[in-house]
Amino acid sequence: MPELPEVETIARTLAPQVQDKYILRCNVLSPKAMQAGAELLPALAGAKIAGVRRRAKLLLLDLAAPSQPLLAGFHLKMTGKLFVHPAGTEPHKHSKLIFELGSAPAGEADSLMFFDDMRTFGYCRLMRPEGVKDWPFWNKLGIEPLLSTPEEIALALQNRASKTRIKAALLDQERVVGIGNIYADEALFRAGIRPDAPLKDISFARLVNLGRNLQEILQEAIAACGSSIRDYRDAQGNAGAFQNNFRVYGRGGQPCKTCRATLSSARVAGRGTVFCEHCQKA
DNA sequence: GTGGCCCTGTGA
DNA sequence: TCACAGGGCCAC
Repeated sequence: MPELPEVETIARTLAPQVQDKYILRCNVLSPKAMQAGAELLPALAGAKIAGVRRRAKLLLLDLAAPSQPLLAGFHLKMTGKLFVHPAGTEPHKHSKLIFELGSAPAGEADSLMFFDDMRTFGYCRLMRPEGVKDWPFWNKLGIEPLLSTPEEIALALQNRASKTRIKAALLDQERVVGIGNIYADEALFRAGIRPDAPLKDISFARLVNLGRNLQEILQEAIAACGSSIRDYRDAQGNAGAFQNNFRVYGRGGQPCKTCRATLSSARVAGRGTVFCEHCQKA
């Protein structure tokens, strides 16, 4: 569920709570949640959280550990959450990792950073900064849509000659990162392109227009602190507001906000998809 | 390229 | 009871 705007919001709300704090230790409640780098757990002790940032849908913590720099990468997938609670807070039913934080490299913890994940698809990956090179997923990530021009987005989307449908290309993290089901449907609606339109049939000018609409939506969603469908919350427990601006996502069978025609539901690229047959063309 | 799988909770 | 939610991976 957390897509680019939600992960960006989590990074922004998490940063003031953990920046410059020290990790005293990490309590692994679910080994599966520590996807890689468990052997580096001892090196975490006394690591200062020097930075909180986002790349694609990944939330990254830059760590200045006593012996070496480290990098913690979290993929929240659908239901992963990061929260900071006072020391002594009991784990939740779905808590997977608990990082004890303090204001000094050693001593008493004053707060706990929880990684909770109901559906257990999310993970944390602990590595040395140069170790990202050994992470296939990282190596294949495409361009950041908010650090690119609409033309660059269009190029990345059309990058490969194929009969791929446009929505599959938008969801493909190897082309443009950060887009999930919500923002794919919303961007395609605004750009007036059917989700099942073959990529090869869409002119470059329309792809540039799609890139422009995508950037606008992502920026609006970040400004609204993301979208909360069921249970997305930022690192301070607040819901986003962008779900109130959805024009198609989750509105199958309801009237199009532009033309009042009934919105269509379909399955495209293996995902539930909603679009307007009148406003969106191949 | 497509579809099953991972997994839990929700709603019909 | 069962379809569905869906990001990424894997087998086909």
